[in-house]
Amino acid sequence: MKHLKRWWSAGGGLLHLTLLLSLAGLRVDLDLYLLLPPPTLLRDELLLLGGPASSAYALNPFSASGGWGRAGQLHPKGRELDPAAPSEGQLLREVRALGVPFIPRTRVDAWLVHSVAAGSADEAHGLLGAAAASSAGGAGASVDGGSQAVQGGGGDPRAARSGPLDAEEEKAPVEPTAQVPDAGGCASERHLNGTDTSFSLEDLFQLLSSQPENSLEGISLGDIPLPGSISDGMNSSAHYHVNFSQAISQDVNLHEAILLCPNNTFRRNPTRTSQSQEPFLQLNSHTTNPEQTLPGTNSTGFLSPVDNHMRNLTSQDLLYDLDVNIFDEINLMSLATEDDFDPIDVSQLFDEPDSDSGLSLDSSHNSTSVTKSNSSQCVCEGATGYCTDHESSSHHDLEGAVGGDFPEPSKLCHVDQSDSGFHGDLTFQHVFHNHTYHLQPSAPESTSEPFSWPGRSQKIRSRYLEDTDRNLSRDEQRAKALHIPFSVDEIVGMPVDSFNSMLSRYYLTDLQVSLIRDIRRRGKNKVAAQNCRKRKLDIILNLENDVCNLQAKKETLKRERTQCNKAINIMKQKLHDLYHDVFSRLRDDEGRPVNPNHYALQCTHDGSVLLVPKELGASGHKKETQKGKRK
DNA sequence: TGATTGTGTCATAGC
DNA sequence: ATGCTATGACACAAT
Repeated sequence: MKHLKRWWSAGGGLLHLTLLLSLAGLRVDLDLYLLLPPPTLLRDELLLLGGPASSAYALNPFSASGGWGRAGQLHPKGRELDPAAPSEGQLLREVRALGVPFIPRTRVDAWLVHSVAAGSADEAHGLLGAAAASSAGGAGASVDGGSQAVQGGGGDPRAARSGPLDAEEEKAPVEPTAQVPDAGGCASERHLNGTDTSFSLEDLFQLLSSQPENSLEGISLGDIPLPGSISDGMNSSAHYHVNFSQAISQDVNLHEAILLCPNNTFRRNPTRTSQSQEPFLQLNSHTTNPEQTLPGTNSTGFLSPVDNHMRNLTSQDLLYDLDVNIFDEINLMSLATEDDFDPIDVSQLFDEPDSDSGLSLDSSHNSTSVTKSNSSQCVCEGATGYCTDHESSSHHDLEGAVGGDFPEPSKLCHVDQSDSGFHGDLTFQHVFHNHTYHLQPSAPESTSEPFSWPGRSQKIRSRYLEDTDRNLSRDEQRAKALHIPFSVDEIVGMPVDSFNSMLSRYYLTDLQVSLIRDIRRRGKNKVAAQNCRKRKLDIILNLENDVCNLQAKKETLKRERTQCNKAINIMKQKLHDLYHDVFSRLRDDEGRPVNPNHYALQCTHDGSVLLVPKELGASGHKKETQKGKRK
């Protein structure tokens, strides 16, 4: 593993992409491992590795000898390669030893190429062309577009960046091919004539046939109509007319993109934040006329492919841009299926260098959001999980964190010891999706804008920024001002143990710690107050409900009392009637009616009824003698 | 313009 | 001792 370790120590990285593609009703999982060359290597010298579950295959039409160069080699552009760089064969062997069954040499485009091959021949052809065209700058998914692509203009941004040799390519008439023109130089002419393209694609399908373990799950090679001559197919213009967004199923999802980088060599120049959008834009725009673009900026606000800065990009820069473009293409194509979706506006929105939580599709951490924030400190790509260096990784790790300078950035990276055999100095970039804090209040947004917001997008931008500022709470603003590297939600929501460990793990000033604790206290108290009010409201509502119930019960009781009183009155009336009826029938010894005013009826314990004179009755004496006088 | 309402915050008590 | 929760009180903005 010494070569791989050296590779890592030299600044190389490993990009792991897990892609879920749906093609012609078949779902394909792609695990791609992309060796990121050290900065000393050039951008077209990439290696795409197919993982154990991978379906990525070799496609490196640009260099028959392949690889990223040899030690001590002089690049065609005259740039001396890193003499310490291991050879391709050495790396391949060592990566194989890690359990990767097949290690093809390819460009990043290969994954697209292969994903098409898993579908059908037509789709494959179309997508090969489209993929190549889009990867080449996406200016055209047609032959013309392909020509434009290789000729510069809206073509391959990498080619546009690659220097004088590419300028010659722009002038030279070339045959449209499915392959991306090699920005590296001499290899460009080789693949542009199509022969190398043929070789590479055939090689791809040979690999498909010869590597059953690399077959797509559930897809036999027999299901894949392999053209007799891919190169012929690729030279056919018909294959370039396939709409890329149609060829690829719309539910192409990016599950995961993890960038493993050993050091800070992937630091992204904040002044070039918009460059990463270039291929995406070109995918959506066929405008290739350089005159339509401002210096460094095209009509839609993106840098022109002929931007001189791009010519100076390192391989890391290019790789970063390329991967961002892949993700953006995938996600934005998916978004494009929705109504009223304007990919240009969205891309511009994503390109907002000071993008903030206002853009977050779901700041509650929707893992599928495509929020993209190009802060000057960090390139956090939301679901794409992009990170270019340790510094940015710190912000990655600290989802929604306020960009700031931290003296111990290495502390801010989570280390995943289980991810690879290179864990010694690899950092695993956890991806979060809340981008609450990216803006630095001291940095005016206008000063960090590399492009303008033309027309309708200007309105979107204004509305977006307005919402963003308005949505910042006071604590969020305070945290932003102090560059607190955590979001308020994180500070408030995490358990106390995690909170304390977090405070101990990161270098924070007393002021920051104090503010963080205040934020946590206020946040928790805020929630408590909300709960308290809700509870109080519930109590009030319950009391009101009780009052209603009691009032109803009271009414019921009143009704019952009224009914009882009525019954009592009836009973009284009946008793009165009976009383008078009894007296009307009573006779004294002389046969005269008994005067009820002088006598009263009295019941005894044994049930007998006595006629008692009222004066005697009042004294309690019973007039037993009257007993016999009853009738 | 004042009353009402909702919300955030602080202080404090209790667990 | 510390942290969390509950709650009264106050301030402030919106309605």
